[in-house]
Amino acid sequence: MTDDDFDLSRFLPYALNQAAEATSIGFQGYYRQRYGMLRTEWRVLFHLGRYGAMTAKGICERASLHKTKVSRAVHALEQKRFLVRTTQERDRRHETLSLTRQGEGVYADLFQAAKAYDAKLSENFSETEREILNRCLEKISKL
Amino acid sequence: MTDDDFDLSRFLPYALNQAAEATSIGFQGYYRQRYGMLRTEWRVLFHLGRYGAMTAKGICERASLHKTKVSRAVHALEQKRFLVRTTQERDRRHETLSLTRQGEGVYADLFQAAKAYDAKLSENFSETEREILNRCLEKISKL
DNA sequence: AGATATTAGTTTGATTTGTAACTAACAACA
DNA sequence: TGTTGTTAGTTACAAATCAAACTAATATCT
Repeated sequence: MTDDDFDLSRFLPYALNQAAEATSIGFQGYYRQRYGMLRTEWRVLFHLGRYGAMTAKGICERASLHKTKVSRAVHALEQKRFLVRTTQERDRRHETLSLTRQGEGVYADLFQAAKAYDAKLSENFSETEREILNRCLEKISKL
Repeated sequence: MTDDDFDLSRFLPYALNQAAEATSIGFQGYYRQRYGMLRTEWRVLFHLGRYGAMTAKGICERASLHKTKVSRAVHALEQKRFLVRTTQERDRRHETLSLTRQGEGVYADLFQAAKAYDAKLSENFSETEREILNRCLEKISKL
């Protein structure tokens, strides 16, 4: 590749970041306006809704989020009454996080919205493109 | 698609964001440690190095960056003596930004580093994958 | 000319994030 | 039992971001 061909739009970190921002906007608007949630909050909620009750540590690992971020998101979701904490008797350092009835409702709504949003985005691609895109992104995330 | 298939890792905004973060880390380390630069500063520098002198507005448009971000990055790069401003006589609201000799040097170094980094990332993909990935990301960015 | 609207860029204050130090509970081992 | 180490989670302070208000220069319209 000559220098002339190498453009920001072909630089993977840049291209990925631009694409990530472009796709985030739409969905972000949804959970922000509707539930006053931040991105990390949505991710934490999603993990609890999708995989069931777990500790903050568990969420950190699954979601590759730093513990301070999770700590703050959990606090915010607790304020909103979307989740509750239960200290484990066996080891009182651990607290199990679980969604409240209300939290489940919000999760269900956001889950549907996410699916719909994703489907809409997918309209722009062929089956093959979408598959390869997914595969590439997965590979990259594991680097 | 059933609900069981829909996972965060298949939700495009999430997958893109994870991939973007994963690839950013390596390169970010380079310009941070070496030149104490922030991401926006690197982008502004790149635009000036790649496309020649232009106004802050021009950079905003090309890079889809908000003007306050650009304003701060320009200030920081000016402090570092990587660029200078020249107020245009025709319209004194505009200022032309151009790289200094030193700025050109830094750009050249970062440009090479970016190319090398990108080449290394590309090793993980076939020609086809890389082409499709690029095409998809470009499409998404224009949505 | 004078009033009003735009435009380029900066500043400010509130929100968000990142880093590192901290607390509390438990474990391991002398 | 006491000392040292580790782990889960929080807090505090600095750095970065965002939105909105602001300044200064120019354009437009009467």
